[in-house]
Amino acid sequence: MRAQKKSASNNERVAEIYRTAAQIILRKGYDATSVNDIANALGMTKAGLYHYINGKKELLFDIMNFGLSELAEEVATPAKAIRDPAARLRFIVDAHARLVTRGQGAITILVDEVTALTPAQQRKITQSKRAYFDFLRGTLDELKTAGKMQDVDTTAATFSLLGMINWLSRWFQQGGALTDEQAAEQIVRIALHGLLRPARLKAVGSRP
Amino acid sequence: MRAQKKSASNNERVAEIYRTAAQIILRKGYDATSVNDIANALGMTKAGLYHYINGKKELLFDIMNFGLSELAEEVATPAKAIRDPAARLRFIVDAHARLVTRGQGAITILVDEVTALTPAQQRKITQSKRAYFDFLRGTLDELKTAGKMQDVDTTAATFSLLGMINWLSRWFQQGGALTDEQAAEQIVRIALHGLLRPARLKAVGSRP
DNA sequence: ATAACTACCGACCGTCCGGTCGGTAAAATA
DNA sequence: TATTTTACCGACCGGACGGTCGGTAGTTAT
Repeated sequence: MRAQKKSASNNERVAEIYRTAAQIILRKGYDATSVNDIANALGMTKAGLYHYINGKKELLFDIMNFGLSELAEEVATPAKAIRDPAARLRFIVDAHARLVTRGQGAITILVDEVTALTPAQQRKITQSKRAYFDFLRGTLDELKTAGKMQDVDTTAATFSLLGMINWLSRWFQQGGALTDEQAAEQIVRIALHGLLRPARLKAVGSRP
Repeated sequence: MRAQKKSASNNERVAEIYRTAAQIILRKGYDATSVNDIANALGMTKAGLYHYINGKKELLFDIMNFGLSELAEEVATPAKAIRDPAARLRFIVDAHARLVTRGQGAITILVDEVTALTPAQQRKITQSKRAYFDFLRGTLDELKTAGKMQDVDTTAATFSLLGMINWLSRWFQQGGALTDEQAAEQIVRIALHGLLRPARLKAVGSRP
């Protein structure tokens, strides 16, 4: 037996399976989605689908990894090249938000359905998410040290940021009032500057 | 047969069942939670539990309604008595966030699991959520008209607000670094003032 | 004391789920 | 042309699920 036997066309089919499965699971939830649902959406039977996948859990795991790779490639890695923490933060929020709005698919799932995985799989996914979280919070810590941040807890702020961004997948819809870019821009503004205009300037930076 | 037959102690038991079920469903998700899981957590058998409930879906529906009642009573109704929209917004965010952190339970579920309901049930829940959403956005619209808001879309802002607040249920834990009140206060600050300190004041209120 | 009701339980049922297996038609390889 | 490999399918299996039913011990009402 030789390794790397699978052809290129096979890989394409697998990618299509991932994409289709991700969409369905995102819409209905992992537990409510049967392997049959996925197979039918692909114009296949369940037995046919099992030619490509090794089980329902592993499929979910693979999709999550795919999503986390996207996040690393399109958000975290380019962000690390940005020195100025304020510019970096803006980039992260914008790029991550776009990733959620554009690819209706993979990433957003991993947010909810981690518990469906085996402990070992869970560990790997959680570790990956944790690395991203720490990177984001690190950026906020830099800003705080530089005196450029409001007086808020950076951990709470990081979670809130992720909450806003991930929530996008629940309400944003293609072809709605806002385009991908506009939605992302709104998130950026709200996250960085808040909802209210800064009122009087009297007490800026001082607390009683 | 007479209506209102059920005794007070029965109602208490039902409330306990709702609370317990809500916690489990929140942790594991609706589909992944079996009726047996809930029964065992209550020290009962499944058949015993069915003495109190009329089905799994109806249980979920009841829990959601319970959560929405809480939201109306503790957040929306008192908020409506507040004239100043800025003060009202602050109250809403704070009270809603506390509701999420304190009652680990009911409300947060309805956020995710609406699709598990029958269409008729879905309609009722969605309508109730919609009313709350519109109320919140209305407050933001008032602020905007009064010139007190940043230049952001009020719909996107409302969703972002709800995203931050609902996300709390995923990361906040009792006995962690922040108390209920502190966590809620952090959310308020981030939502109202954003993460970054207002930089130079040169261009405040004017856009090119 | 007895009748009625409440709060449960053990056993069971039909259904659907994830997953397997033996096959097969078509394409690729030799 | 003969052989192997690929891409699937129909039929099936054990198990878990939501839900039902016929009880029964204990409490309450009369």
